[in-house]
Amino acid sequence: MTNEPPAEAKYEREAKIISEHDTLKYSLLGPSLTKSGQDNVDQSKVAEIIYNASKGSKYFNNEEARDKNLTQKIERILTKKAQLERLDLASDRRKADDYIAELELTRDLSQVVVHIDCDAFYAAVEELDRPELREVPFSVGVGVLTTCNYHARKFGCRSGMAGFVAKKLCPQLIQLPLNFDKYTAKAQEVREIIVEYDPRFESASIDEAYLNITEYCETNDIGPEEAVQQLRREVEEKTKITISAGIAANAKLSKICSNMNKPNGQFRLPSDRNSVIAFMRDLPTRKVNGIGRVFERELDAVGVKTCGDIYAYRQYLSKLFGEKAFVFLMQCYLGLGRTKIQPAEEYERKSVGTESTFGEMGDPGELRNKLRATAEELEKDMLRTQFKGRTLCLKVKLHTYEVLTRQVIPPKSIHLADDLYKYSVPMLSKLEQEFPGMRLRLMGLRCTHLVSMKKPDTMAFFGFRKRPDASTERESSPSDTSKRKIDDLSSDQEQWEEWPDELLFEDAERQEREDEFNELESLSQEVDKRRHHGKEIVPNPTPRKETEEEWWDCPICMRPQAASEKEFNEHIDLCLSRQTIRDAVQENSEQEPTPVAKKFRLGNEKGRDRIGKADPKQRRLCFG
DNA sequence: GCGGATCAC
DNA sequence: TATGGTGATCCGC
Repeated sequence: MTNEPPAEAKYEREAKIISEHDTLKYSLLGPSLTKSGQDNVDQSKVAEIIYNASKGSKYFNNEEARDKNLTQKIERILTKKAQLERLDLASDRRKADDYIAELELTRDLSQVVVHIDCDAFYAAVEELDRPELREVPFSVGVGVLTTCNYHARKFGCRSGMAGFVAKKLCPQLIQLPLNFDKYTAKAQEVREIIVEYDPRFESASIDEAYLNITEYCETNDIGPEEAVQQLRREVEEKTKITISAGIAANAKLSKICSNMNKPNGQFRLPSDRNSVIAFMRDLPTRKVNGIGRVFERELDAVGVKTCGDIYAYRQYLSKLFGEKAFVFLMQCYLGLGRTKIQPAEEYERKSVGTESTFGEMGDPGELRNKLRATAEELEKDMLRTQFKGRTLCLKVKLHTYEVLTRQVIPPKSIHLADDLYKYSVPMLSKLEQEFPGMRLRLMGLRCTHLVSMKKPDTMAFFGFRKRPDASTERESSPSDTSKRKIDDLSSDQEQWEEWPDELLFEDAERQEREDEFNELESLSQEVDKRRHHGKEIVPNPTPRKETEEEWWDCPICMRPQAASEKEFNEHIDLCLSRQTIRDAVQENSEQEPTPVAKKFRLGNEKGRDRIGKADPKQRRLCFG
């Protein structure tokens, strides 16, 4: 054939289609691709099977659209990078180098941090009850796989995969329903052992924990590897559950290390700078907690495949991905992470929500019934957690898998189903107008800007008491006031600790919670200082009796607040939102903002464990 | 502050 | 035939 020349553009177009399908196939492999048990699996074959099983479905079409969007986003990133390459980035490089030097000073190699992770936890627990399952591939969770055993993984089955797709990969796959209570009980058995190695261990999820065994090793005169060996043996003997562990100088590294010799293995990264740097240099970015499928692709596109590659691109990263991502990536490059391991106690929940998937539905009456049922569900959760919400958020997933959210701020904080329904219906109606004939497959409600219903005494936080003690209160010396305040805070703390269900929090949250706590403490001291120095932030902390009504002056906004202590507490909560604090501190300060105000403006600039998500707490469903 | 997107488990 | 639920954070606008 000699009548060749179709325009080059056509080839390019075809190449583009092929590569787009490649990225889509990669995406369809799912988020847990990098999990263990997949090493000897031919992923291209698996990808082909998943692709063909999914092709043409609404889910597939949505994934395809998302993949195209991402491809476009990456094109924009590359364009931006090309622009930057033409500029002089010496100053950006210097800035990055200065920051690296600064970060290096924070490196702490003195601690021995261990991350432990139960192997295919839910599946392992099921195997204990039914030993015959050990020999066959099976999964836990029907419809969508929550986890599966290592036999199933050999076929390419993975958590998050649709059940019917998994069946295509492994027709003999057995699918078991979830027994969440059973897993929780087993997890407790494991915790009872690890607490002996670090009484202040940190639950990261139902089947994961961080330990600081520095002290254990010292007092028992045992090396970290031997100690972890012993811990793992003990857990297996007593609970029949095998665990994998990572040992390193900080939480981020130990988390990566626990994946190195999975299942039933451990890996230690020596705690010297050279080892850490060398380890990160060759580590694929995706191995780091917080870098998922999308960020991996974006980084790959600009040339960053391993954490070591980050350094060569340091002058671009901030402008391409933002300041937060820059800080995060620099910490990845240096192998820095948190060394403070502590129990999950200090944590403030930021939202409570519920959502559910159902058969497609478009009838307005049915949708309202569903919304009502969702509101009832949320009410239960709000009562269980003892919160009200100042913001209500409606989430829907269209039959096309497109997700939309809308939120409102009701006139008061709410938690009862009637209110939740009342304030969410208008959002639903508006969506129906926006998308005529819309059909849904999911609906959810979530409350944010929470107000606790069991907070002990917000007034005490500010060093106030109700009458008649208020008069003596005023006369107490500043030092007394501040001391008592600390006591109040600690009692406040205790109350916060008694959450109804076991908590499984993530590190970043905890760190932030702590920061928040410290900030609030500083603030209250600041308020106190002002009160005791000419400049009265609180003109009248005593309740004012005006006619029949009792009034309080809010120490933050200084406006008189009527009626009950309960309402006052709610008002204080409102005032405690950051914006309000900023304004208050500034409005009351003629000069420069105080250090407290500055701190709030800057926000928490400390290193995070991750960017983006941090997983808080696990309930009901989750993938192993 | 809102809505979309990403991430973890 | 058919692809989850809970919670958090970051970004662009």
